Amino acid sequence: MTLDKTETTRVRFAPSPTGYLHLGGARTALYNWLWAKKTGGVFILRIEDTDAERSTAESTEGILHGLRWLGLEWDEGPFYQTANLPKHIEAATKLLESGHAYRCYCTREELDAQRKAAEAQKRAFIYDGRCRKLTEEESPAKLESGIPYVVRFRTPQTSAVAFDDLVYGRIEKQGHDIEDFVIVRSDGRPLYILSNAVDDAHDRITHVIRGADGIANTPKQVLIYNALGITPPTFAHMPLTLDNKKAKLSKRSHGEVVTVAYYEKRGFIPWALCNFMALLGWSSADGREFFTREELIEAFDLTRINRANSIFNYVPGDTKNWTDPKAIHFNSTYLRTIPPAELEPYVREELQSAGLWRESFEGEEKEWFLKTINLIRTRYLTLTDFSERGRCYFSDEFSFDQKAVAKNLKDSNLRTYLPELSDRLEALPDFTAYEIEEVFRTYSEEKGIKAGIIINGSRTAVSGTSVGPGLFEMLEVLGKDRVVKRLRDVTPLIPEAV
RNA sequence: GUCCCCAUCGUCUAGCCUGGCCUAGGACACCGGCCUUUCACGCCGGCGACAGGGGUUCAAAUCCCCUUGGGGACGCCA
Repeated sequence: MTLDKTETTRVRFAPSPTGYLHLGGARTALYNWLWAKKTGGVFILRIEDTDAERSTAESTEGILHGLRWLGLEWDEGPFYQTANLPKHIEAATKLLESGHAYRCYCTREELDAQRKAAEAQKRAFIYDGRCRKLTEEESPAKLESGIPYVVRFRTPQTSAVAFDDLVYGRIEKQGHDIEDFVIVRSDGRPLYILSNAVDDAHDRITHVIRGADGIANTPKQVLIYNALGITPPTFAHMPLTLDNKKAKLSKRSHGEVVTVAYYEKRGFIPWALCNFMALLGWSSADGREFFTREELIEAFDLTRINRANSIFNYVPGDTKNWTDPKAIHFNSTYLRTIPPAELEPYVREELQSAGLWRESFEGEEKEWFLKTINLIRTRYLTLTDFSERGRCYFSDEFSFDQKAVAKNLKDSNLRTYLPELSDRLEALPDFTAYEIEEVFRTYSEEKGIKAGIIINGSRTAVSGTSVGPGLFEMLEVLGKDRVVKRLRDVTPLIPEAV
């Protein structure tokens, strides 16, 4: 099989369904997707489920869900690697027949002992290839006797293998540094190293874009391609993302903060996460950081991928920066800058799950709804803020922050001011920010008090907090009825004069 | 231990290939200030890095070597 230069680009994301979709995997998927889109190619999803012991259907579901949530739709698949088993076996047989592979009868026990011995001597363990030396009589005899065997690749010892990586450049490895690796287990099931290469060839993959931990496998796979008479794909390894202690990211040691599902749960806009991940190991030529999908596809380039590993700056226990602060920055920026119409579906979903959604927000109150989310979003970080910090806009059942009450409602005169303001506001023909401000300014002048007293008091009375949008716009959005009621109902929280 | 890879502010990075425009630029975070009824936003300013040592050169963040540090791989896992 030769690679026609005019053939369209074909890339794949090939996760093993043995856990959740994590940030590292998602970023790999994103880079593949970007490259496919950029080149007008095809993005394939392949589930590498050959590890029967650890693969689960739940995991597959989670991966598919995560990719869809991120908006990284695949063009072909999902293909399941186990479905290609016959092809993998066929390839192994071919390698055996052509002499590129041989049967090895060494037992696990023997190999474990050798490995231990090597370790004890602080020596690298490389299988010594003793079975490749089996004589022509010995081998068939062993085969006859039914002794279990694995199939090993016969690595050329005297030559080197090299490949030109799109990000790391030329990587060369000496044959004698590569052991005769196993390609088929003793139970006849082929191993990843073989299956993966065979599938990539079968799917006509042109570019293998994967984590740098795959570099060590690449020379072995190149050997397999060559032995099978297949032109290897082009490789592009991307640097790994480590934690702030420079350890590999894993669900086990970092918990759900490294899973894509967690960002969905915590109120991320999917594209904000994609945009953040894209910048972990890649930068645009012009230094820009915010991109729409189309812009990122346009700007993306495999050759601008960085070679150094990057660190996911997550500090356990930090409640404000519960994930990398830059990721939060991306999310909050998107939250307050995308067109309200684009934001609306996300907010709707958030309010629905919080039980705050009303159908009228999409009907007669639509205009009000968009105006409201547009007003409050500038200080929100995630979508969950709409249902938590924004609760007072969508429900009359909101709680009072004790600090805010103590600070803004401590003046006992407010027991008089607030109801009086309420009366004046109720009499307003047009409940607009401008008219409302007039009421407040006039009132403070009449009483000879600082406007801040009634402004801050009112803020806490209607929202329960000491922070939020400009008061007058806020009251306008809240509407006359609610404002009038809340200003009166808050009286019990204000201390009586002594 | 062996092999492979990497090394610029706390973090993400630009610059490195094709040495001089780099008293090293941007972003996040942090700290000041302005704006202001609060909190944000916004704007202005500050803090802050070429791992170390040798070369090569008129000139090195950029090229070469060594050291150190870090990561990855070393499975009948993927």
